[in-house]
Amino acid sequence: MKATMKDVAKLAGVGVGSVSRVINNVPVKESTASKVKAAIKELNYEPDIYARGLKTNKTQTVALILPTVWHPFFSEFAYYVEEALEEKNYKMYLCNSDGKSAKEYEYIQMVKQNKVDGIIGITYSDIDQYISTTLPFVSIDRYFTEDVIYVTADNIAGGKIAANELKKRGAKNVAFIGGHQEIPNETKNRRKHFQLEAERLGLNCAVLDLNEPISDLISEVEKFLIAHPEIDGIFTITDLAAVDVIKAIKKLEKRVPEDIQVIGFDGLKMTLATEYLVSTIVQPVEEMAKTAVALLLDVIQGKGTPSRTVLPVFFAEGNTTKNVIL
Amino acid sequence: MKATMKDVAKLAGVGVGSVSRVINNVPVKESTASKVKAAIKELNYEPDIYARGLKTNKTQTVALILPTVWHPFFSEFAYYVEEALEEKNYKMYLCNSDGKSAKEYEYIQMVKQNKVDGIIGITYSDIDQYISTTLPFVSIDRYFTEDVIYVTADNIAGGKIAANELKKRGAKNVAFIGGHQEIPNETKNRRKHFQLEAERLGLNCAVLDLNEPISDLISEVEKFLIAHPEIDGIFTITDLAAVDVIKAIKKLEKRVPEDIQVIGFDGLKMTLATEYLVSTIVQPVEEMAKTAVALLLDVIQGKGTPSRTVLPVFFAEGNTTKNVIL
DNA sequence: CTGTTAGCGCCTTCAC
DNA sequence: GTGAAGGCGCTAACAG
Repeated sequence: MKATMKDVAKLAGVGVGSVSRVINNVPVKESTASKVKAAIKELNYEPDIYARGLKTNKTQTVALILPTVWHPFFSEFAYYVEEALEEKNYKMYLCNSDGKSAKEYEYIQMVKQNKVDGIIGITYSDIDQYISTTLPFVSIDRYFTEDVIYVTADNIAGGKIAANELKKRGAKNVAFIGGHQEIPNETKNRRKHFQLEAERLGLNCAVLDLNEPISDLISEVEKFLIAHPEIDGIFTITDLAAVDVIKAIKKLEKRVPEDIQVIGFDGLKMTLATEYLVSTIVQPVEEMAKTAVALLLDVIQGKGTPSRTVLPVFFAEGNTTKNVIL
Repeated sequence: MKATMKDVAKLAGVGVGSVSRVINNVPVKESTASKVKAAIKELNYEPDIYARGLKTNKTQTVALILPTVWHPFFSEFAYYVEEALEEKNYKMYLCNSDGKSAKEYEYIQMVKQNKVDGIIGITYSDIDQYISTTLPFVSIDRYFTEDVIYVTADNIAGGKIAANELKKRGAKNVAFIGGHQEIPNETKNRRKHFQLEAERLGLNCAVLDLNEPISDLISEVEKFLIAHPEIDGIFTITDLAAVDVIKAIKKLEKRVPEDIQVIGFDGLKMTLATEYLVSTIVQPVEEMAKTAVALLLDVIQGKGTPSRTVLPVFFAEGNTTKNVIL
């Protein structure tokens, strides 16, 4: 049977109040403290989180909502969020929403049920109506109409950097390839500012921006590349898109990076120990996770926080761009 | 202020008992039910999970412990575990143990704290002492000395299949490349039965089985391949190891699969939508996850369950083996 | 069927 | 500094 506080008190020959004080590090006389501790150990006692929560209304628990953890970007993010949370003695629920707002809503309800203290969400569905400023919520990569806190990588700079790196490596006719959704989110800036910067640099810039979900990116890209045989540098909206683009390029019997250079976005690695998939604009995932956690915990504790955090990205050379001697 | 059950009862003009019944789907008169529902909606009421848990001692929550979710195999597993749990209306805590038994222990304590009802664990550290038969625990890929429930893929068959597929594709001199740890676990069978089967099939079989953690697999493999230039087929302990082996092969200016064919183990995909990394023995991850969840929930509900579940694996052709015309 | 009531295990005043 | 007692919000048992 599970030991309760009363059992501990009885065994230690003290009142339950003292036991509670010991557990919560409230000063007690040394002699009673040691008696209580001995009793706790003997009974192998653990405080019941529910009874405690009923009084304190705190859970030390946060939910992370993302489309699917089965994706290197999200799993890396989840990894670092959990790590940051652990450091603050919080636990993390993981929710794979698959983009379904019903499931996202279910988790949002959990803060009202006292099951979690707050939420970090990478959500691309339409849950604006449920997100209020009173809800401890930190959004990643997506801004809401209301002033919901969010953190994002610097997608604007990312687009610019990609254009510059391509030019630096001798590309003359570049292209952006990607997809987009209805929901406004930060990733759209990747395309916009790549285009702007390419023009500014005097590069020709073609665009293939499909509507998501995309059924067959590879063959779309093939058609696009046949229509634009001059292209020698491509920036894709994500690293995974880059992988598909590369397949399309190889189908057309062109080489990467000799004929066409490719830069992706995300900085995907399959695991901590592996290399970047492609040359890429790296999002500072660990820092994004840490920042999101810090902001959320601030909100939970009622501290005011800035509502917008943009973290810097950087270019990482993979084997899909030419080496450049500086 | 948050609405409580009493508020709902008052507004609906009924007793708290009726409210409780409505919430828990216990039959009530239609008229009261509708009054209660209306009041719930009006007050935007949500039951407090803590107060309920205090009575029921149930959390509808399970913890998943794995080394790191930032790895395609584990993230796929986590994805399916969460999916199976969601179906049963359970929530999932995610714990990245990084192999540290302290953290694993912390989560195991959570069942005593009433924070979770049970645990699914992929653990390679030495936590045997904390795992008792009274703890609702399902182990993946690892067996404990006590009769702890576990589910695993059929590693024995996997090793055999790999040997057969290599032979079928004309390999004569095969090798196993992998690493191993102190802790006894199912993966050791991959090597053992590959070797056995290779011998039975009359293939020469070399072995490179390093002690984990492995610092530089690629150069170790290079040395190994130089010492064994006759090798034309390799079975690796994991797909990720296969990736490194392939890099080593390319460094030696040999081709995959023309000169050396490679078969990995795991059936890794970066995401649901991408392809297998290499030719591989696929673990039935989804089924493993579902089985683990089903077993765990059975234990939580006090039902007896078999203690050992072995799920079948199968070979999937990637681009690191030759095509075979049947 | 339904209202009332006694706890669930803990924290927190409150007198002592 | 400490023991006793009330109550957090809910469920379940009981009496009507």
